[in-house]
Amino acid sequence: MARILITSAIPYINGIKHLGNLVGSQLPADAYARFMRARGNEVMFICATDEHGTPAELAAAKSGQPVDEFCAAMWQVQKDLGDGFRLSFDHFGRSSSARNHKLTQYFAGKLNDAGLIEEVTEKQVYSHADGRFLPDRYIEGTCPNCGYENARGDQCENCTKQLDPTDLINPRSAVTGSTDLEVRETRHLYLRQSQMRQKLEAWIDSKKDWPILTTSIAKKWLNDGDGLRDRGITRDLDWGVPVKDGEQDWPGMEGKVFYVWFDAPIEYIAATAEWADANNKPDADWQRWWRTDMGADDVRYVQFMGKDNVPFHTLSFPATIMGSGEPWKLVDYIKSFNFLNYDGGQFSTSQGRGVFMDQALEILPSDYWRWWLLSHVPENSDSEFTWENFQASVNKDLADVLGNFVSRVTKFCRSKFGEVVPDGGVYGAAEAEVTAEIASRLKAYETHMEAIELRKATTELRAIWVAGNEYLQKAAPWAMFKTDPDTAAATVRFALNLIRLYAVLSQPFIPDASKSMLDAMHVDSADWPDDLTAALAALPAGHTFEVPEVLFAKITDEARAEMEARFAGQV
RNA sequence: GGGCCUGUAGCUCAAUUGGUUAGAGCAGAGCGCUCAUAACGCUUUGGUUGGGGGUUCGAGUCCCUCCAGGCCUACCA
Repeated sequence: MARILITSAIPYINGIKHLGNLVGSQLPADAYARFMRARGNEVMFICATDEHGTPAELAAAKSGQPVDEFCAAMWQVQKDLGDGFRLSFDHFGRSSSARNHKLTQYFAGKLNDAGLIEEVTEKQVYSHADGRFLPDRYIEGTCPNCGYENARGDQCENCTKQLDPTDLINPRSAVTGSTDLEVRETRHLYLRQSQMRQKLEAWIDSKKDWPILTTSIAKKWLNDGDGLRDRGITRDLDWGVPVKDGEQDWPGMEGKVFYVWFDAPIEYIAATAEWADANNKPDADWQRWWRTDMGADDVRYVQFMGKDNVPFHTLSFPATIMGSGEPWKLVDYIKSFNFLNYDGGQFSTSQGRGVFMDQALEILPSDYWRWWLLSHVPENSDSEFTWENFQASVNKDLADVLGNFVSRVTKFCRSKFGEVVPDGGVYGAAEAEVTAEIASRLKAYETHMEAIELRKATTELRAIWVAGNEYLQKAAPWAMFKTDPDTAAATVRFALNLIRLYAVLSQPFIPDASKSMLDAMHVDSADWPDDLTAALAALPAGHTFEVPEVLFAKITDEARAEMEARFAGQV
């Protein structure tokens, strides 16, 4: 039994996430966590909301709420949606927690002790109307290069030229439109990542089995220009972790907070501490996941994230961990994902384009989404959601191949033998054959899940479902029953056991349907079939069951057309 | 501008890392079955692997070049 620590990139607080966000970290992490638990491993699966930064403050202001109330409310919304998608976090924390405040300040103190923090005086744009410093991209104006009038302070979207906010002609606040701007001096702390470039590079180079997407992004940042640059880790904001040197005040940093990307990954650790607090457990219980001197030396730590998060997880956070000089657990494997597009374009919050988590659950049960998203997860390149593909995939895989298998077996048994596993007959060549096929496919399924090759895993799982239909067709108990009811009984007994097996194997992807299948079979043990032959004899003759409701109703053409229109967005 | 990724059947994807005749699912065609959600099974059509050039006994895989799409480029997170 192994111990596996799993973290999903923490979703930002400022709104409800769309399916592209979901499939890029939380959902695949959940399938992996469920699989690892099912195999009998000890799993700690952590997620949280990422609550700090300018966008959170602006979103709160827009909603007319104080930022802390806004975040608390949005945390609950995201928590409920996570529950709705059956995301099996051991804890869903908040980066604004007291635990994270303390740990973030602690790490900053350790980094300062190690000489890895530097104070830098820089110039920032202050907006009087907004009453705040504005990040570069919140300044808009006319591009000096191409004349585009809505260029942002970091880059012109029209001509792609990189800009400084002071380059803009007629600069204004992107928030209020105010032109009452002023360039002020302000002091900030920088993490001297450049000091750790070689150490980080050696570490990345040692990770031969990581996805190319992960290592190529890391190497780019390590070697771009003059190499890895130092990074500002503080901001002039109200909402965040106040800058402290461990427990001490930090002279000159009064009124400033740590940069959201400094405190967000530390929340992985803090959220595990929050888990201990929430369950009345001592510190030792979370430390054994994170401190290699306190029991975490045998932990395998796997992170899930979209490609946009890779630099922070391959460089900044490891720099924080390594730089602390303390034995905190470093990540062992980083699974990164490309993006999911929506029907020929990108998901867009501002245009209301695409399907968001709350809407998805209003339309269909979570298993439909989980299955489609995970069987199309963008592992190798960006992938695309279309309603036609969604309908076809869900109807064929879930309703026809799996759902109908459960229907035909249970209903046939009920009509001929009653709702009880029938006695009589013996297994023969057909059963041996399908058992051998499933054994081989099960091994492939396990291998793919262990390697976090989720698409390949869903392909094998589906093939295992198909094997049941092939077997039934060959054994044809409906014909056999007329001449040899005992042999038909044996076939049905075997097929009913296949249903139980499918429930167990499918649980990482479609947990609700899995539960329905187990309930219908009147079993509560979902032990992984390490011994397949034994697993296929789990339901003995005489065991009762009931015919379940239809597991997956089909999506009709009319319903599909309706949804397609509803989510097309304003053009 | 620079870097990286992707391009394989109508669609969504594989191809044991250079090794026989490029494979699956869906869609299409034909046949079978009648237990089942008009579901299932079997058979089958369909490819100049984006274009061109090169290395090699051998290239989807390696190199060069062109085309198309995507991502990143450090103050959004």
